[in-house]
Amino acid sequence: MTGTSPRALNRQAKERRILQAALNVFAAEGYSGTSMDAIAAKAEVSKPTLYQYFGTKEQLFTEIMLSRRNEMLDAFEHPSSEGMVRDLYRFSWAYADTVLNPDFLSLARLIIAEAQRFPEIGRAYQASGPDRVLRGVMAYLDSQREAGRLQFDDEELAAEDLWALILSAPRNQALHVPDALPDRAAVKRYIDNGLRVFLKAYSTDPTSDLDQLKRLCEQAPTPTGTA
Amino acid sequence: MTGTSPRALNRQAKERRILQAALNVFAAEGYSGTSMDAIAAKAEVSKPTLYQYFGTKEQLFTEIMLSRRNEMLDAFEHPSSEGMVRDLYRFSWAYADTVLNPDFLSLARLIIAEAQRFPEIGRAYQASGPDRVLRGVMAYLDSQREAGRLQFDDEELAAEDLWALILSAPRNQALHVPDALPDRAAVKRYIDNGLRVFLKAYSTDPTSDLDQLKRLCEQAPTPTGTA
Amino acid sequence: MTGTSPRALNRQAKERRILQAALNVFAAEGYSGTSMDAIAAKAEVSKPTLYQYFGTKEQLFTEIMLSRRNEMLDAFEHPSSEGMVRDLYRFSWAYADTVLNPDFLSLARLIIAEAQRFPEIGRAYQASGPDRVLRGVMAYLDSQREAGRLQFDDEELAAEDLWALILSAPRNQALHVPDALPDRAAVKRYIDNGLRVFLKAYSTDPTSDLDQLKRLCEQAPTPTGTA
Amino acid sequence: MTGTSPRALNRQAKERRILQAALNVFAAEGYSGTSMDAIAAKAEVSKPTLYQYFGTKEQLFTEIMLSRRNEMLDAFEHPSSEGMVRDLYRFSWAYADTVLNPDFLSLARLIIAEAQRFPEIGRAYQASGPDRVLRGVMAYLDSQREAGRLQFDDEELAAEDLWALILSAPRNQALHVPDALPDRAAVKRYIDNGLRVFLKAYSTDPTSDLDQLKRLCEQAPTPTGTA
DNA sequence: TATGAATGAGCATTCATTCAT
DNA sequence: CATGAATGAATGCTCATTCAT
Repeated sequence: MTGTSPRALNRQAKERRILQAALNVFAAEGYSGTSMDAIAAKAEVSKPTLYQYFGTKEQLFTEIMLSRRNEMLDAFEHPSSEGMVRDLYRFSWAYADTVLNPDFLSLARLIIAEAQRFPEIGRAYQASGPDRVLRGVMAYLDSQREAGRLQFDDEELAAEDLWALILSAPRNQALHVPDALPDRAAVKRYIDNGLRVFLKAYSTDPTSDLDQLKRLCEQAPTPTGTA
Repeated sequence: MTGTSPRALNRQAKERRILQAALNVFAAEGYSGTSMDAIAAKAEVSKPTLYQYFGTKEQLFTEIMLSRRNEMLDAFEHPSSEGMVRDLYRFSWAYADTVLNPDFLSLARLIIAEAQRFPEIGRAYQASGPDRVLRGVMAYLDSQREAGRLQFDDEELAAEDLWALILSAPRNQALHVPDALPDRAAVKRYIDNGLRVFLKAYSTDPTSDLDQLKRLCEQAPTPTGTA
Repeated sequence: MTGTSPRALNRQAKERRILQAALNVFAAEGYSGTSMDAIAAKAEVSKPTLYQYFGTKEQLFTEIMLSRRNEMLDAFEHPSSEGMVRDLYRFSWAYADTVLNPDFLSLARLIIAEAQRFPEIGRAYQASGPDRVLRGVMAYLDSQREAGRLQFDDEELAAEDLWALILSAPRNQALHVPDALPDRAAVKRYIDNGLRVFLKAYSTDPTSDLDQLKRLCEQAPTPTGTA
Repeated sequence: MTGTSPRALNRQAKERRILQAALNVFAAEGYSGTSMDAIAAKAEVSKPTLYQYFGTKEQLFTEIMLSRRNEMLDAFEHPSSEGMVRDLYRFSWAYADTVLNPDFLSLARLIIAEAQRFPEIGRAYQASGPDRVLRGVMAYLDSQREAGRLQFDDEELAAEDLWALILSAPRNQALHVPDALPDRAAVKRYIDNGLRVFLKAYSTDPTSDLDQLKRLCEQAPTPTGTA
């Protein structure tokens, strides 16, 4: 409002419209399957405008991929402490909500699909997506180890195990079968089980932690509960 | 000569050549990125032949995808018993060798990429790939539970946990960054850790099993040892 | 007829049709001004056929230019002797008929126009067009010098002078003003004058030769007489 | 300051910049090969300015062509008399320097190239370039005839012969092969020979004039000598 | 006045598919 | 049965031109 001319506003808005449209089409049709005409039509912009804004199909694609990578992963960065089991529980749900979100899954499919054609994109995604979150989880687990509540040698493996136990199965299935997203009950099953196994293997006081987990599982079936 | 005329043989051979060529190109370029010309050239066949054999690009694609789904997953179907820990160790390596094979990864990328355009293919893959193996693992784990060596309520979750702990991390990374396949040392790290966590959580006699695992890990760095 | 399949015949015919159409359009519109659509339409062929036959606009262009360069210059290669003045007279008219032919002029314009974009074409034209004819003329003039009828030191300059005196003026004008081709009377004026000057400067017996030329000029106003 | 406001100055300057840029690009790429974007970029002007100043690509082109036609041909209009042979010699070099100048050749190529698309331009060039110079030469030759030093019936043919003998060969070659401009030695060869032939055919006192020419040729290898 | 932004139409090229042989 | 040859319909991209500011 303060200093951006109406033109500039228009420009930004148009840019966003294009990016959104392009993301949609790319996600639905893949890189090669997407035509610039389709994007222009969906964005309600003329083709030359597309090219003036983004230069090339390739550039448009990489721009989208590299700009979108962060947006969707900022949610669960800093698990605030209300007790370890509670923390892990809330973190798991936040993670699941992001990773199993249909748009995010489409993006992931697209990245995987074009990993060979656009290696930088795959690398960038890995670095700024999974790897960054992993680092956050590692830091948290480390703090719990220092507090004497967890035990492990390799914090990277520990963090990866947490992810894997909670999300590997539903995510893989969702990647393969897009129209069969796991419902919240299914997700709950994976989270509850994953955390149980994780605590059994890593907790310094499994009995108590598992007990606490059990209570959590029973009381709050689907904490964030959108669907 | 034993029932198949030379013509038929020729036909079969040509069919195989086409399928192989098509798989290669599809895996490298994706569905939309692949042209029938490219396939015909690689198969050294004329384009009309392609169409006579497979009707349509779509049909050719689904044919390949549905025919290839079994071939690559037959290796580790029946874990033969030489003691549970030993069994799991050998099974893990067989699994890893398959799942992290570059061709198999390309195929997986392709399936994920086209999951939206060809839902049946994703479903078929899920059913005849992961799900079928899962069933085998479930049966094995069940037998061990009945023998009193493992404890769990939900054998599906147990089997999925085993897969996840061993392969989730390296597979995801390999999907995103194709040119950075984990070497055998990295795979060993994941397998050793994954089995440790699995046994800690599921074994009825963790102390002994982990001990046995430790010896296995030390003696045989890379059991199947191709690379 | 003996060994060319009807297909091949068709192919050749089509190729010729394309080349002819392309030459026309290129000559009329220049390289950049010519669209493959226009060529395809004029040749009554589909665009993909064009591309299958000639690969690229550039390739089609160079193909035409390099193939046409000879065709039009074969006429006057061997001046057959019926006496020097008579020879020169007939040669001059053959030369003029070729060089001032509208199609040939279009081609020349095109070559000059694209000399910077396609240097090889300009070079090839110069080598196989002007330079080749020049060599023929040089040989003839040389023979006349040896027979004692002409005198000069540098036969290349002599041949170039002949060309220049006869054709330079009308050709330059025709290049600049395409719709004002010199009629045969104008050409006759240039030829008669050019030969007169040439003989005055180069003949060992100018009086007799000029006399003979005068008679030739008077008797046969436009020897080859098409227009 | 003397009547032109700074605005107007600015305008004139911009106009010149545009014309210069346009000429460069047109000469290098031809009419169709030149984009208004390219001109605007080279002139460092916005495209709408281009259109405001010159209306249309076509108009801009004709404007340039018609405005440039005179500039380059004013040099050698009035041969000042220091003796006929000397005059002709100096005139020949001035002519050659202009006609074989790379920029002038580019312009000529452009005119020839677009002669069919823009007939007025070709006509205008012919009228205000070659024809005007021709008229000057004719007047000079006429004066020498009246002074008894030359003999001829048709002064137009005489003037054209002079041009042709001197410049036809190198100019034609330069038109076809742009990167092989004749060096000064080559030009000298053509001029010396051309004048010799011209004098042989047209002088009333060839012996003396050729003698004088010989001396001139020997003493001043490249009179105007820039390159 | 000068310009950033916009566009309909067109360009060279390629695609999946089908004849005619 | 196999194929060279053909094509309508795209595809990525650019052009001359014009608004809105």
